[in-house]
Amino acid sequence: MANKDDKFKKVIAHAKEYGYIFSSSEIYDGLSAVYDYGQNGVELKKNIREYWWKSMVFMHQNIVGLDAAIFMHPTTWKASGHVDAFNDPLIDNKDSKKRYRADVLIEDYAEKLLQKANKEIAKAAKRFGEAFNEEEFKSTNPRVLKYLGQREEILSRMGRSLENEDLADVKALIEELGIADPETGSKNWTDVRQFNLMFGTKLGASADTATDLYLRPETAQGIFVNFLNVQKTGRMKIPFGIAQTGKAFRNEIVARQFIFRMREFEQMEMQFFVKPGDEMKWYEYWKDTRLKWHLSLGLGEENYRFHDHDKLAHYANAAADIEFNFPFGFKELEGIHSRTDFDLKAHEEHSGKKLQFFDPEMKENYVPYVVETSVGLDRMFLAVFSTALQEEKLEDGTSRVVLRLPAVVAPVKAAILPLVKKDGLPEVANKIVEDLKWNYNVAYDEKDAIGRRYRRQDAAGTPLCITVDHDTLNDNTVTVRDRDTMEQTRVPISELKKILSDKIDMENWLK
RNA sequence: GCGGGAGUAGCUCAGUUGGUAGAGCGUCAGCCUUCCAAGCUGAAUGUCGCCGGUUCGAACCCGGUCUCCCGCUCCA
Repeated sequence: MANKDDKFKKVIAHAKEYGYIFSSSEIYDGLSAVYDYGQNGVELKKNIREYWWKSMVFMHQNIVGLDAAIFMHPTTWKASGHVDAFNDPLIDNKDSKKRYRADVLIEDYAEKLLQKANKEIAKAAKRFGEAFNEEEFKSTNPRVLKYLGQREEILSRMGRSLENEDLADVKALIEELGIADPETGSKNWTDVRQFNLMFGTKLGASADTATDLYLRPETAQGIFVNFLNVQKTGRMKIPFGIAQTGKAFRNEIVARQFIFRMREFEQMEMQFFVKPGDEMKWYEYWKDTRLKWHLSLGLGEENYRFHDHDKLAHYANAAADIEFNFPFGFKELEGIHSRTDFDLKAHEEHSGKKLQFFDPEMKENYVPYVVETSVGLDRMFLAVFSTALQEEKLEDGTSRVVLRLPAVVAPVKAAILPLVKKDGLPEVANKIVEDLKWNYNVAYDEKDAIGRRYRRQDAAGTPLCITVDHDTLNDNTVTVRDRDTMEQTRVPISELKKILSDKIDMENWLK
């Protein structure tokens, strides 16, 4: 564990030192769980996004893109369930310092009453044997009636209080019932507080007429509300998908672990609309397809695993995560969810608009089912970056730090280095830069000894170094040095484009 | 929100009983001209997180405060 922490710290330090990730507003001491992407980070992030986008939109004739606004009509979040579900009433135990969801504590208590009632029923069933009538027993036995009645009363009172946002009564209920900390038995509770996980803001300049808005907590709803627009104008036929990348915002109570859990983060989502009944087939298809995409980056098959959800969210009938072996263990990287027709149906109800597809073969309308794939772009960044960062022992006993980023997403593709900064070598090197910069992000460096420059590029993650030496002046050849193997090959300048293309172009990675 | 840890140069850290800030690495300029980091010369960089108190004098002592990191609770 100490090792893991150590590795993680190195990742964070390296990300800062090489211009990948800075703490937000650092000169003002930073802002918790908010980070900025630096000069290299912005490139890596953009490249990962593009790698995803092309694999989804360009590679599938039936998937198109979308860029919905972050602000959405407030009713969107009522329909999606976020207004209710993103409001958790929390309570702390002052003695144990543990925090619980107040509603869960009460529900657990109610659950125990139900179990007590069931126990009575089971006992009676044993006693009466064949002659036992469960329904009759339930409605007549005083103990069972008491338990069930209490349970009913507690749950309805809690429901009312939560509905009215009467948190004091929720606490009163916990105290009246004598609910204790399930781990320590302490009944020393704080007040119940509400945590709204959506960020609120106002639309409209004057305070009285302003409308309450939320920053979207997920990008998916932008796709659902545009389902019909895209389907009609794009003449899309089911099955088809809509892909989108963009920022989402969640006011996490605790947001930590570097860029793994941020309050402002970027998602890469695709909602795939299918015929009801076909969803499991497509769910399996996308699980498979998405894993292949991850594996194509070559970070190592052993670093991925599926985690199937036992407890499903309110909208899903199947859900799995692709988990990645981060420096702090296996954690969710991507979610693949069969969302049924929950979202479209909810938007139909709240908007009064039909969100249906007319199937020409079946000759009937239906609300499509949805299979969602949702990756965290920042998590993808962390997966790639933390796995790429390696320290290796060399044959001569020294060590080097190398950032083995997949070349297809590396920020700088090649560094052009004159062996020395005189004798006309810089001029030749600059000409190569001029030639390559149209297609690739390349860097030029003439400072320090050549070996030091190689190592600098290794640590920054540049896959190739192109070195101009005195022979170049005679025969127009340069050495190309590989970041991962440190091997050098002598090639004509005229072949450089092809060499870069073979190493970097998406086609050679995605196929 | 609670508990723990920590704030001194870009990074890692020193800093003697309180006497007015240093090293290594890095950066920059120059020399050297070398194909795998560590040759030479020189330079820049700090309200010692912030506010207040004690003191002739505070990076150091005291009080407060802010921020970050770790753990717990939550996580579509």
